[in-house]
Amino acid sequence: MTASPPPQGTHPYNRSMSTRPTRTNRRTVYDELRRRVIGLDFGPGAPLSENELAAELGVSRTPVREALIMLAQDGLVQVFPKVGSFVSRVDAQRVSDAQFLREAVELASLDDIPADPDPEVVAELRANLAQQELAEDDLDQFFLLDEQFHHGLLRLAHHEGTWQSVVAAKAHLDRARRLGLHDRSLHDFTVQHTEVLDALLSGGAEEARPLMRAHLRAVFDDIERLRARSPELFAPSVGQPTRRNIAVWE
Amino acid sequence: MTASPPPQGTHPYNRSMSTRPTRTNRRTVYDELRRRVIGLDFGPGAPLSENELAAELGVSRTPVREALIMLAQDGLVQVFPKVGSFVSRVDAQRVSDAQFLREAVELASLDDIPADPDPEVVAELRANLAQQELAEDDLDQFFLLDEQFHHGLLRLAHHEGTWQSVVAAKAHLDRARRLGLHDRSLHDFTVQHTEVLDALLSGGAEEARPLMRAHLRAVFDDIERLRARSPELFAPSVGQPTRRNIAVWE
DNA sequence: CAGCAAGTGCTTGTATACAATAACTGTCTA
DNA sequence: TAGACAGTTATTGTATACAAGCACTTGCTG
Repeated sequence: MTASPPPQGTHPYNRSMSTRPTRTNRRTVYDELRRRVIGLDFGPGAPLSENELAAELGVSRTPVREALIMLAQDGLVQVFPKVGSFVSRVDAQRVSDAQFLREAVELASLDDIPADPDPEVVAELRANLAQQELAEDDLDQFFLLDEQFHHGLLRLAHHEGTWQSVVAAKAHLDRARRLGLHDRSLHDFTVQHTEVLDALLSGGAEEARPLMRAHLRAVFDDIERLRARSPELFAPSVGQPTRRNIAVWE
Repeated sequence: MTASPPPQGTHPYNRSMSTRPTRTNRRTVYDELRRRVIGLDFGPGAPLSENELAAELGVSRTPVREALIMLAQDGLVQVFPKVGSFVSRVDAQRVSDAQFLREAVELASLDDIPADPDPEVVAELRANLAQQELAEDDLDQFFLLDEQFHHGLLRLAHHEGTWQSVVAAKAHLDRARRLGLHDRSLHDFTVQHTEVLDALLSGGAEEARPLMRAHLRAVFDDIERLRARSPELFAPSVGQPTRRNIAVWE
């Protein structure tokens, strides 16, 4: 009873796997809510009612609730039992940690990119950069291309499995960036991306590392500048029960 | 409707937070199942029936199901819709990526440990090492102390927020280690831990880094040796629909 | 008027019933 | 005997009903 035998015969692990769409409502709701949280359609601190979301999305509470549990594990939502669910505030410490993790992983991965990288992936990265230059006005499109670019670099290093952790950290960074990223041109980032790739292909990890570090730091500096300007958007690092009233919309 | 206003008055974020136990059944089940998966009470590939688990644990399907969803996000469980839920096999690529992420984060964190580290945490680490020497026969106890040790190092670097990602990666490593970690004495690891801490406190990150790298590599080498010896415990990196029959227990 | 207290409405947590579907099993047929 | 095929069983996905608890409201009371 406690020790169940492994599956016999055709195990799902051995079957198609590739041709398996299996789009459950839970997954659809998860993707949608995650998009709204990162895209600031749901601002930090906003309450998320399971009943309301279920009604709006045309499903029952179950898939909504399960999606919220997944988002809570991502750190994007906080669930207070018997009280309510809320979009996580932008925690300064969490943003810092996300930046730290991303920087550590992405810089280390540069060392594992072979001297003869997969030409197919390189071509994708080139095409991606070309698109970045065209999409510098569309923040959503730019973030999408940005994700694909950094994902591609990890694929070059054969560390695609770490992408999940990186993208989870990146979610918090992007949310913070989106709060006040209007005065800086996205073109700067595209230039930095191009410099990183060029240095990598010509000089290897040695030359690419300082450029990558500068790029990731530039992203982080943007967030720090925003925090200095609008500290109220960020949650206190270790919250004493402050109980000051939050500004009320409307 | 789409843009809910932020909470008014006393927001849960402003309340106790510290004195909030809130142990739901979901959390209890999650902790228990995670312990069993990592502790190999549920072997890789074992089927996990929601109904069976619910009956055994004395709860309904709901908390069990939600716990499985959380475990699936950790990569420890795979859920195939309308088919079944299974403990993830030990994927070689995933173990490699987990090792890579852990190494990148922990090595980078050494640089951020101040020259005058928190004496309280240092004392905890010393006490932890003393306990390690006493617990070298109890694998469960050793893994617990090992976690606390590496967690403490991250706390010294003020990057405690990354612990969640590290412990998620460590779960896959520990599971792999547990499969065949019997021929090597745990004492070696305790010695390595001590060397890392001593070097850190006397010579800083410069001296600690190579020792930490050696330690993490030693853990990884253990796993690689196991894979060479018992490849059937590992899932194929990119699964072609192999359909070979898995060895059947009992 | 201040303070307290019961009540009310909302929230999430849990249990359960039903639906959809994949996989196995037995039977029938050529 | 081999294979096709339909029925059976077990699985997860979803919807819904009920339970438990917190926070706010409202009325009472001193």
